[in-house]
Amino acid sequence: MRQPLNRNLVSALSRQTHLSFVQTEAHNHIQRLRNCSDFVSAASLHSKVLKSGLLAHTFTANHLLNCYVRLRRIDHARNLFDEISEPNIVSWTSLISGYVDVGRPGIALCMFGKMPGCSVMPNEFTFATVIKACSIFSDLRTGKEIHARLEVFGFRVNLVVCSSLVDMYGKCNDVDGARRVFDLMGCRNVVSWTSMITAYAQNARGDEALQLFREFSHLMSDRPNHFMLASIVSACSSLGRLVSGKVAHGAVIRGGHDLSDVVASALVDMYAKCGCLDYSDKIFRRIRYPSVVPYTSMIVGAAKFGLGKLSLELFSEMIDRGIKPNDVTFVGVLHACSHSGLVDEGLEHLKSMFDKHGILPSTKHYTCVVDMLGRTGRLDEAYQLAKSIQADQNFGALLWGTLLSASRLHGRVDIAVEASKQLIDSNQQVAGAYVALSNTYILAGEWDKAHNLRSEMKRNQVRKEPGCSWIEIQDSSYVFYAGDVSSCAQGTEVVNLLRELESRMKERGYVGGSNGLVFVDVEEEAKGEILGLHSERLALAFGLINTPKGGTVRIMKNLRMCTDCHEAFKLISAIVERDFVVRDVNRFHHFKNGFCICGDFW
DNA sequence: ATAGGGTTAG
Repeated sequence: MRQPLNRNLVSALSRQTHLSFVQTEAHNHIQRLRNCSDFVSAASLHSKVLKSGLLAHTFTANHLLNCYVRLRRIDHARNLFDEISEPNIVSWTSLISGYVDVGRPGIALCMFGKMPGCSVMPNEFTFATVIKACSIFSDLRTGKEIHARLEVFGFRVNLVVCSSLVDMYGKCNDVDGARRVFDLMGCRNVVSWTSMITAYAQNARGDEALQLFREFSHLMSDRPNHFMLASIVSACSSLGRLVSGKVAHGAVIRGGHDLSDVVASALVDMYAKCGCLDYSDKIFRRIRYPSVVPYTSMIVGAAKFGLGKLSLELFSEMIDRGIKPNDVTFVGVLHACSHSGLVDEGLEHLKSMFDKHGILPSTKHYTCVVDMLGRTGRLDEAYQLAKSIQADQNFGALLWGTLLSASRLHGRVDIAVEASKQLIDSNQQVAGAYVALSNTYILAGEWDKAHNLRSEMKRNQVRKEPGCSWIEIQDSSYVFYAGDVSSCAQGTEVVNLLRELESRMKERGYVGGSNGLVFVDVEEEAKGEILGLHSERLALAFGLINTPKGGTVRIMKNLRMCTDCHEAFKLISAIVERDFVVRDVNRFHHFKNGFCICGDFW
């Protein structure tokens, strides 16, 4: 009677022992898989797991799967996934996320589509992953579909899912859609705030990005991290806001994020766009292993300062250090050649793009070259080049617009007419094309044609939006419309100041031209010199000027809209009379690590 | 238990 019981007990005990042995073995494998950081060990663990029969154990198999995903061996991950007899939601999500990580969001979405057929239900992890795939793809339609589905599943309140939704709408240029999700979130963290701030910053709504950052700083006790600060600095760049940029730089230093390469890259760009190339250089030189991004920022920054030679030096330095340039880098290099009149070097670089670096020049590169040829008067070559390019819709208008302004500059009515036709056909900047062509006719003394064109514009109800410029004073922007001095409260005073400034600058050697800008470094370490620069190359830069009271002032120009120095003077005058009577900027400044940064405004 | 979100240059 006792035998069977004993036998049962023994067999139960041995089952227990076996089970715990298996568990221990599985546990050991999992520990090793967790720490595994190279492919050879992963493969060896794979065979051990296979031999021990633990691959049938989905949990263990998932660990192995994630190991391959971490090592970016997506094909190995895929093969393993196909061998798992009962893949669960974690197996699916891991593989989908692996495809997203290696930049194949299409396959990720495709797999997601196959899930219902395999009776696996997506969860919040899966949704967060596939939404990221949509944002990489900029696929708003699919993104919205998935958004609708997850609402049905009840993941609308999940923090991570919502953050990735905010990001997805932002990356798809639907900023208001992003804001709607953000506003409905029940709880938010640094990531969700960063997603929303970035959505603004990347969609030319920098003011709102800064506003939201202020709200974050007031409402949340969390400190901004390097993700958020990189976005904020970038918002300041696109706004040309030096003071806000310095405030952000202060926050970067205080938070100990000045060693982050990404933040440093953003700062390099910000200082360059705000007219302080010295600071860009200082920050750039502190980056131990600069990637292609900060190099490109410096190259573009120097190019916009008219320092073409410096751009080209940076470019060859980068090549010498074995850093691979990309298409953006070449936009900067060609831009540098164009703005410094280095035509032969420019053509050489265009050729080397594909020959040496395997990058196929695109419309934007050819546009730089057309600009380069056009500026130096080689208009026939520029025209031939423009005609030979199969320009895509978006960049075609820029190409012909570039040729148009060059023909106008050199009085080539014939080419101006052709370029305008192309521009009008492209259905973009139509009003600008009409105005530019009419101005070309006027320049060439063909008044009748100019008049006819203006009548045609009226008949077709083509209206040119008035051009505007803006300046930043402290943390406020002031907008001025072209040719309208009265839009500024003290119009007459401004005009008087303008005249005074103009004559003072002439005394210092300024040569008036159609594209001049005042350009002065006003930082404490380089005080006082007003440089009268008259080259076209400054048309793409920002101006700085010392004021009678010794303060720091800077101007920013809307470069496409107004290109004459008159407009620049108008802005400077406005700053002089508005800012320095009222405020003392220097009060907020302090020095840290050799930088003059600002105190907290938010 | 294993899987998920945000950053820089044109």
